[in-house]
Amino acid sequence: MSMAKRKIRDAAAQVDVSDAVLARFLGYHLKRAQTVLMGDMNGAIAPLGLRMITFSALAMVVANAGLRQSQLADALAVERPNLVVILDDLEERGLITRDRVPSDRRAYALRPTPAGRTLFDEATAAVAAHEARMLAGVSAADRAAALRVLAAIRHGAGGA
Amino acid sequence: MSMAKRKIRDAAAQVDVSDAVLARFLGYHLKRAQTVLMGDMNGAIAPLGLRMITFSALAMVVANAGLRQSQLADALAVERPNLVVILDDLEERGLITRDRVPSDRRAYALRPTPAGRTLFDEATAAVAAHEARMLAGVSAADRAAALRVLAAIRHGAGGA
DNA sequence: CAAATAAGTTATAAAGTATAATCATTATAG
DNA sequence: CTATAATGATTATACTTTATAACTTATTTG
Repeated sequence: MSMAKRKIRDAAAQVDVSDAVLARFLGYHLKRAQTVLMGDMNGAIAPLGLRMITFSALAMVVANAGLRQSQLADALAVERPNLVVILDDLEERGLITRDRVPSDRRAYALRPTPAGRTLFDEATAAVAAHEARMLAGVSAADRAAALRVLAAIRHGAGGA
Repeated sequence: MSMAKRKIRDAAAQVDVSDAVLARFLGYHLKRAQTVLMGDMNGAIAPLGLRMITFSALAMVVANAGLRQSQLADALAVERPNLVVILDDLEERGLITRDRVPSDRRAYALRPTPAGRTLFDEATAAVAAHEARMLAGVSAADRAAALRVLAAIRHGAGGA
C-alpha cells in the first residue's frame, strides 16, 4: 500500500477534532489556562522546595506577619485542616514560626523567619519571571482587562 | 468591658489581612476565579446529572461525532484511563454510543444518541446562561481580552 | 512473520479537597 | 459566677481528581 493511499485511508478513519463547541465558553479557557499555568509555575518554584500553595502561604505570612491560621485559611480559601500540614512543612523547614497568642491561647500567630523572608524573596522573583515569560506576547491593557474579568468572576459568583 | 474597649482589644489581637502580596500575580487570580467558576458551574448543571468534565465530553462527541477516545482524551487533556469512566457514565445513561471502527477494530468511534443531543442542548443553554450571569458586569471588550490572555497562557506555557 | 506500536481497559497510587470529631480555650447566657 | 455555647487548632478520614503501570487486543513496521 502506497504512502499516499495510506494517508487517505487514515484520514477517512479518523475524524478531524475541534474544541470550538467549548471554546465559546470562557470557563473552558479558564480551566485549560489554569491547568497549564499551575503546572508550569509549580515547576518553576519546585527547585526552591515550594508549590503554589506553600508559596502562597509563605507570602501571606511574610506580608501579614502575626496573622492566625484561621485568617490565613480564610484568605487563601483553604480548609483549616488542610492548612495545618502546609504550615507544618514551612515550620519544620524553619521558614515560619507558630507563636502562641497571649491574649488568646488557642491561637497561633504566624511569623516569617529570616530564612523565610529570604526564600520568599527568591520565590517571588522566580514567580514574577515565570509570569513575565508566560505573558510575553500579551499587552499590558489585555493583562489589566483579564485581571478585571477574573476579579469579577471571583467576587460575583452566582450574583444578581 | 465596654464594647469600644473590646473592639480595640480584638483589633490588637487580630492583624488585618490582605492578599495584596499575591494579587500582583495573574496566576493567583486565575486560580481563585477558576475555583469559583468551576464550583458554581457544576452547581448549575448538576440538576442535569452533569459535571463540567462530563458536559465537555458530551459536547465534544456531539460536535465531533465519530471521534475516538484517544482523540477526545487529547482534546480535553484528560488521561485515557480517566476518560474511560467518564464515557462509561455517558454510555450507560444512553447519551452516547461506542461503535467499533471497522477499519481499526481496536478503536471506538464515539457518537451522540438523540437523548445525548437533547441533553447537550439543555446543558449548553444552562452553561451559557450561567456564564452570562457571572460576566454580567463585564464589557465585551474585557471579555475578549481575557480570552486572548487565557489562550496565550494555554498555548505559550514555558515558551521562549 | 516477529517485534514494536497503538487503542482501550483495569488496577492502583498520589495529590488535592472536604467533613466529622476532639481538645483546649474563650465568650456568652442565665 | 457558672454552665453552655462557640472558636482555634488538630487528627483522622473520606471523597475527588489526576497520574502511572500493566495488560489485552489489534495494527503497523522492519
